[in-house]
Amino acid sequence: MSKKKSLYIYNSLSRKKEFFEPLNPPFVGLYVCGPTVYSDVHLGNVRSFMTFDVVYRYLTYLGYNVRYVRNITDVGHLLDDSDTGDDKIEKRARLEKIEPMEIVQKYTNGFHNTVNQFNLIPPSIEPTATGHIVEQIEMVQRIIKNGLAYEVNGSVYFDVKKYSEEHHYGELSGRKLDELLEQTRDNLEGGDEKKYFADFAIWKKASEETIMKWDSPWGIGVPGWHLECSVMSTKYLGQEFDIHGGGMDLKFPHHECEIAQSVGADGVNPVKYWMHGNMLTVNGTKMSKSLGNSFLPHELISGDHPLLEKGYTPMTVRFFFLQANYKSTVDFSNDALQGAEKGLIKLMNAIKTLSKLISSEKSSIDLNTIITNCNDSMNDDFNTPMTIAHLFDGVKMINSINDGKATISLSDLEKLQEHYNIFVFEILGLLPQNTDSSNDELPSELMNIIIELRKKSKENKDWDTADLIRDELKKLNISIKDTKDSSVWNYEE
RNA sequence: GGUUCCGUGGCCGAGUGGCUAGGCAGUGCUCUGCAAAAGCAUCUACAUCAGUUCGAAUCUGAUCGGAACCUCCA
Repeated sequence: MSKKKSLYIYNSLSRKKEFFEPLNPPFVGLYVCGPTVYSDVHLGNVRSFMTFDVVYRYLTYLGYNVRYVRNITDVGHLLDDSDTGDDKIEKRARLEKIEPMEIVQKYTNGFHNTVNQFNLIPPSIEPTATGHIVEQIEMVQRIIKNGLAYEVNGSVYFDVKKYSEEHHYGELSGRKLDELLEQTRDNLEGGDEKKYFADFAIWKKASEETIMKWDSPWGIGVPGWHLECSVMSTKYLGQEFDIHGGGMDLKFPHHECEIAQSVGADGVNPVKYWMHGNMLTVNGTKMSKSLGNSFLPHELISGDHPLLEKGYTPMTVRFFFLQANYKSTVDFSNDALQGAEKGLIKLMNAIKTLSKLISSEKSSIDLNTIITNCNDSMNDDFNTPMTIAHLFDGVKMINSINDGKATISLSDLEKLQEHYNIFVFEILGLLPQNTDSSNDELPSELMNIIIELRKKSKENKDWDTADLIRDELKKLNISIKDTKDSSVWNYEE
């Protein structure tokens, strides 16, 4: 097995593919910005988390000991910096007339359910912002102590201007402060507490009505949104860690501010490799909550949405996403989804065939090329579409062997089965469809009897009966496909 | 307006300076009681215009079109 650790990762910071070398092998620290749990996650969110699910799976496959941290933002996601310190969750809580923590619990549960449906592996640690208020206050203090933050009326702002005297604010997003200034002139008006337009709140004074608030050296308030990620990544992965992931839309200002805070507090540039997943689009426009063009998971599965012609399984969607590079946008369309659906069935059927393949003395196929190609493409910045293409090369091979047009030795067969198990199920994280029912012994026994009966009627050239059996089973979403001297049955979608 | 990125065949999507991934759909053939599956073969390409080069879809420039970000977003 050519499982060489020659992984290259596209680093958003350098805008280049870089050879991946963990800071402390065999350990790898992976931090991914999780959801703000104020409403249902949509498919665009899912794609982002799925990207890093594959990253986690592949790093694990390579033998790294990965600590995977993905936070839950349950406080501090302010509507904006200039208002009264209201955040997204509180606003929602008022709307639904329940406790903020009920909102948090409700949508955290929803998030977990969704993410489970798409077979995402839970992170090693899933910390919450509210669980790290003390650490956040401490970080604010460190930043103040270093002279890079100032207090105004119970709020604390990060001093971007001061910071930029010695550091490069904008190194990740490629932004220049003076250019930013031109485009955000409006922000300078209106009695802002900030000294400089680009300053951002790291602690915000709470208003009377605010429900979730904490005491601090600056009075009652809430932590700033950007701060939690810096605090929790530092706490669980150290001041400097390997990979930080998130959606493209978090690059600025969120991730830029994270860098500034960490450098401002501890003097260390926190992340070695920054990874950013691209957006999911609908008719060419970003899927987002605020635009109202997002699909919710249950709409996707049922097909109950004006833009969907039918429902699609989570695995179809997973496969669909993985057929595109994570750095590209993916446009959601029925044609594309239906193509993915059929492609996935083809792949899964081949895996089923693979498990029943009969070995020969010798192999007439070149197994190592496929295995090497799959490893190489994953090593090339997690190129899943390429990997899937290589897996389809193997599908051709598997079907040829099944048709008797090629042969495979026992040791090669075992190797090939292992390869597909690892790549399809463990790395790409696909699941066989309908596992729950096909694992049941009774239907399988019953089907054997039915197929035997049908075989008898075929031998008697009683085509009416044979077709009747097949047609009636079809109504139960069970398909029968005849091979040379037997029949194969499957559940259909 | 600024920053970053993209424009590949009917649809989705990789990709390297020369040997034209892959999936879906189409066409023909093989197999087959029929159907499906599968196999084999095959048809549609690299936004436009210049330039560099022996050779460019791949490099450079311009043009056109699209997207994300520019303090809500994964």
